[in-house]
Amino acid sequence: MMKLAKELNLSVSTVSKALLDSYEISAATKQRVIELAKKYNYKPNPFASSLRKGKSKFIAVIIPEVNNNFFSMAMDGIQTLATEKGYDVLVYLTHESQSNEISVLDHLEISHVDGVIMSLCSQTLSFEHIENFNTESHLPLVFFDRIATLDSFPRVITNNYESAFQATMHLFSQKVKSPIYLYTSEWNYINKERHRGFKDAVIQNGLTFTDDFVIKCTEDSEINKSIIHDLLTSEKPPDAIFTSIEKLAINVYEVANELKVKIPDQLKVISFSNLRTASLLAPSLSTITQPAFEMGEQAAKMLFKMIEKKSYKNSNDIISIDSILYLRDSTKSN
Amino acid sequence: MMKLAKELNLSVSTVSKALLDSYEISAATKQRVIELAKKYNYKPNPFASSLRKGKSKFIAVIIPEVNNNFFSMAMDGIQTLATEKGYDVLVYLTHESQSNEISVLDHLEISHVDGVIMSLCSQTLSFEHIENFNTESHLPLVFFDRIATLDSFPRVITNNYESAFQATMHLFSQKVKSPIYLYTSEWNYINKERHRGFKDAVIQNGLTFTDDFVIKCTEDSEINKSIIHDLLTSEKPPDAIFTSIEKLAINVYEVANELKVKIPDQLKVISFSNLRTASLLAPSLSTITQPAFEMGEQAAKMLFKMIEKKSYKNSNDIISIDSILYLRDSTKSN
DNA sequence: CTGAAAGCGCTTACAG
DNA sequence: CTGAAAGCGCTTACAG
Repeated sequence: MMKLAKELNLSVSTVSKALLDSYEISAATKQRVIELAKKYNYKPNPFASSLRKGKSKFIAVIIPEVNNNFFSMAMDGIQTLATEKGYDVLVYLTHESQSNEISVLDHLEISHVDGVIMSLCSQTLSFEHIENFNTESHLPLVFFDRIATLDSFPRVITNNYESAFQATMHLFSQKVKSPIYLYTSEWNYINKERHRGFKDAVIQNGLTFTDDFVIKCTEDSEINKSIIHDLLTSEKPPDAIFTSIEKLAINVYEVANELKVKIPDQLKVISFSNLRTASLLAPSLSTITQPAFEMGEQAAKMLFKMIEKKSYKNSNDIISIDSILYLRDSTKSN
Repeated sequence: MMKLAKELNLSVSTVSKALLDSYEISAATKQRVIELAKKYNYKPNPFASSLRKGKSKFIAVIIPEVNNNFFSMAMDGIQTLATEKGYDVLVYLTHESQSNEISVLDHLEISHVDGVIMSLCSQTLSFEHIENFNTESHLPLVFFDRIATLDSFPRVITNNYESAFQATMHLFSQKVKSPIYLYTSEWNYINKERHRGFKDAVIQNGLTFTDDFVIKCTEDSEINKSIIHDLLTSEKPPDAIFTSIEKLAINVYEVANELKVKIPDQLKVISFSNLRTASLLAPSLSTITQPAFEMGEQAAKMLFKMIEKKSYKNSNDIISIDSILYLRDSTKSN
């Protein structure tokens, strides 16, 4: 910049203003500056301007994992909007570990991003680290899907209650007598909502709801498979399994294959899932598919609104986008 | 920092050095500084230090898409190493468009990341933008999988030739007479390598290799399905299809389902793929699975070596990690 | 072992 | 319309 200024016999201030297209600068000067900048392929230093302006044009995305269709599609949605708005996206993976989640937030406190979009790991049930982060950093923060149930943050969710309800009703319509709901890890917001929908549908079908209808799994596939194995070889195996996540549905398929339990004849399966190959599985898997891309997009949209308007303190909006129920062979009654 | 300095009756320089654990500072002073910093929850401004040091502790990852098991697993590998090394990761998606690729690189020229890891989009056949980027930015740049065939850059690849050769030999061992190789979009490095392996195996089995054995597809699923449809309903449909990417294999399954073509009896299918559900498809899909996580890890390892040693100009190393051939039902002979 | 000073490369309030 | 000056918050070569 100094170089440009010298060569053009202008001050650094004028050059800076010209490059920022300031109304203070004459058209002629602007043109001279821009031309020379082009000639020298001059690029302003973003750290200097970030330092000066206190804005980085970076946003952070914190997700449990990226090798998961839901989160990778959501990230795609976020990226799309960020690119449009001229923001760069920093990605942090927590690998479903709350201690990682905490260290990422600690790190972000000093990293001067302009805002954060986050989906919690499934073990996260307490939110002190979120609140601490908020009071320390005062950064705009938007949750999506696995949200913190704190009023102070805007969030993008899907209709977990209704879709779980509908999926369970569908199972009963397919002559299911005793359905089981499998969920991972912890009694977090999402599982609670889905569980409510499941429970209400069970009750609506005249059954007495008991704890046997709900089984908690883990993050470890092998353990989950042995849980499912025990369940399917028990005295009273269920007619149907409804899983909270894709991975569990895959585990159910694997164990059913091993045990030669026929899906859907002996066991119906439905799951929350964004698997692209759901329709190609043997048998094709009935799914509740979350609008991942749109959820990411909406979360980004909210975040940028907050960043630009600086009105984030009271913007505790909630956006809910409906999931879609895809009924396939895994829940078909003969 | 000024605040700390004042309260401790020290200079800003001393405080800065104390926080950086400089050998110049006495243990006692260090302790006082660190304690007060903790009390005030002081966080240094990374832009200021980046500006001063000319290092950002950011790396950029440029990939065609994230909603793809190969790339998301590779990203996971990169992230893992970056976290270890204390780097933050900026992610850029090109959506398989070379013009996006160019604008990302243009943008990175000014964004002062410390290094770049990149996998090209499939249409990218010319590398001027890569060379321009290199001469403009002089940033360490590592390629993985979809590499630029330029000697000046280190790269992490897999044994495309050998695995394509083996997969094709396997097809012949399953009584295949006329196999076809489907690839997407462009005649890039990867497709060339795989094609060579395919071709050599075909010739080794006594066939005369002709262009009919190779069909170019697109990025558009619908068009690909119609190409596959035409192929399977042609006068002489192939006994087997070998696809360069997962999506094409899925398209083959979809079309075969529509046409009631039985896999593997009438048509054998094998594909490069990192699909987790390959073994649950109907029928289970034989795959060549690339070591995605490890490739990402190795690419990151090379990048950090270059960043730390600043010897990147002549480090045109090539790391190759073998893929694994998973033989499943889609290539089984009766 | 500590500190004063320069400087990283910008932006902006202010003066003219 | 242009420019001088201060300052964003650090780090580091240098002096003592």
